[in-house]
Amino acid sequence: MVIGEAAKASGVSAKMLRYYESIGLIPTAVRTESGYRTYGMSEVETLRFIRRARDLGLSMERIKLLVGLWHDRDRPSREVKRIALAHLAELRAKISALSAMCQAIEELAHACHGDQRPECPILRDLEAGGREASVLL
Amino acid sequence: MVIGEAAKASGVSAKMLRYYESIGLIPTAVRTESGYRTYGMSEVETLRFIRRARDLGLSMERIKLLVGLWHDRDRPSREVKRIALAHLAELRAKISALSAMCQAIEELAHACHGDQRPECPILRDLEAGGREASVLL
DNA sequence: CATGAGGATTACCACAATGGGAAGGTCAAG
DNA sequence: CTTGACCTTCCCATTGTGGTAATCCTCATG
Repeated sequence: MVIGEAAKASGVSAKMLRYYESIGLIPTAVRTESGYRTYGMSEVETLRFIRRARDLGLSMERIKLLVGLWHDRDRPSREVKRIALAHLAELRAKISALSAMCQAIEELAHACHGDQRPECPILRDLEAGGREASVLL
Repeated sequence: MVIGEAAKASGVSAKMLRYYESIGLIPTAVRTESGYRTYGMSEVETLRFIRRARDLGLSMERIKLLVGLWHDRDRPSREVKRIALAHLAELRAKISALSAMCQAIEELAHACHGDQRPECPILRDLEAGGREASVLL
């Protein structure tokens, strides 16, 4: 498979394939005489693994670790779980921050009648910082 | 006030102050003879406004719009509300995507015993893509 | 065999918003 | 006058992805 075919088969764009190679996430691909990268089924499987990990929001760094553990038949599942739990904690923190923003905006938007008049609780709040200490800290 | 003082007073870093000026979010600051930017209370209030909007996760682009509306005494609150609701929709979409990731990882981490043995449902799932279609689409 | 389409290669630039640092100018206090 | 704190501009890095451009390769068709 050349890069475009591997991209189609794995769901990772050709661009990202080269990028992943450049950052050492995947080993340097074997080249044809003319310089084309070639991929086999095992490479495509690794790429699919990576893509699924990306879909779960994992960072490149963590994915690199996971791919290493994945290829290590003797890995302790503890290591994998540790990474998953770290990611989970970050996801939760992010969700919680976004939820706080969401709630604040909900309240403001609810209070704003949203017509042609200039009076606006949203702007008033941003101006005064009514809930600055309570919402996000 | 010079830039450092305005930064302290507004909660926006001096670095960001210069950046905001460069992208036209705030007008070019008045300079002293020697080239130092100077700020007054009204500039600091605008910066505080911006900072609160940032805390609510709004993009620079939307903040630019909001600052414009804020300074326009005749704005229709409709415009402000429209921006707020658009942001709200994006926040909700992001939260929902993250929640889906969160739930998938929770399940996987729960299923993984996390000890020294190599058997690991997390890696098995990333390998096979068990829930690829269900979780994130 | 020649030619054209399509796809490969590298090397850049861009994003959004922020931090970091270097090299040099300025100001106030000692 | 020196010193240290602060200002200036300019450049680089981040994260992961997309785009673009010039050039090269491959294959199929005429």
